[in-house]
Amino acid sequence: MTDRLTIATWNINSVRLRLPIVEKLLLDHAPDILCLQETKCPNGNFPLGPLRKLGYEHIAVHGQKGYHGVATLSRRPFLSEERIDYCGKGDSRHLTVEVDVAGSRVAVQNFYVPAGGDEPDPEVNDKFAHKLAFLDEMGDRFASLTTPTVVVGDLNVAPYEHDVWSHKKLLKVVSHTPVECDRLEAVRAAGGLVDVMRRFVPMEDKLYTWWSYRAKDWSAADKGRRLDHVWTTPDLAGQATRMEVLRAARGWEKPSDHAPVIARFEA
DNA sequence: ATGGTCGCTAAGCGA
Repeated sequence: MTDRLTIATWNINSVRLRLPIVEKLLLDHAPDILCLQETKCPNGNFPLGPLRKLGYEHIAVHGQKGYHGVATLSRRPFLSEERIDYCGKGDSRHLTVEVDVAGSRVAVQNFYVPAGGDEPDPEVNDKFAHKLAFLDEMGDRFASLTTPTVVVGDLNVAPYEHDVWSHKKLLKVVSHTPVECDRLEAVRAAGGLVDVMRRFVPMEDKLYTWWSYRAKDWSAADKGRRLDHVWTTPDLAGQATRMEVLRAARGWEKPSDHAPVIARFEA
């Protein structure tokens, strides 16, 4: 059986405020699955109706009031849903669904990793300590992955030199410190996962998914970072046929500070 | 070196 699955991931920074551009992404790009992060929306207030109307009948939500929150929208039914409370803090930062792809179960894990605050020292900054602990727990859990899996989301780390606009200037900036970059590599390696985005973009080319709101002209300055990722188990990595960072969406009306990433798999 | 902008939810926190 042949099959094609397109997965998009997007840190939306309030799904209610940005419903119009979520709808635009779905209409223009028609992914089979869209994983959202930072929905900032309690489950009861999630805009299910308008999204179902666009053909995304299957919507798994894991939100909370004010902060964080993830959701996964799908044209295909879910075979299972799982929400894991990383670090036992009650944060809504993880959601796994399983869907059928060409007659096999594929797990899609949607993550919003803690940003980690400003000071990259776990001794003085609890938020940074939390980020490192969260990554460690991801690695521990990935070590026992069994089903074919796609991991997507805002991992809040730009691990490689050309994942940031200036490697030297960002070495002490949270998101690109060596301790985080090494930790993220360890997480990926623990699951034997493949960095799908970098299979399409050479390591020596710049690759960003996030541009700060604070820049006067984000596109001209282009001081980006690759905080969002698509990883898969090796079986699926060989089926990846396309990957795109939708940079244009950073310039849409009332934009998120993140751009969507879209990947296609053909089985 | 500093401050710059957002989105909650109701002054400050988190990013």
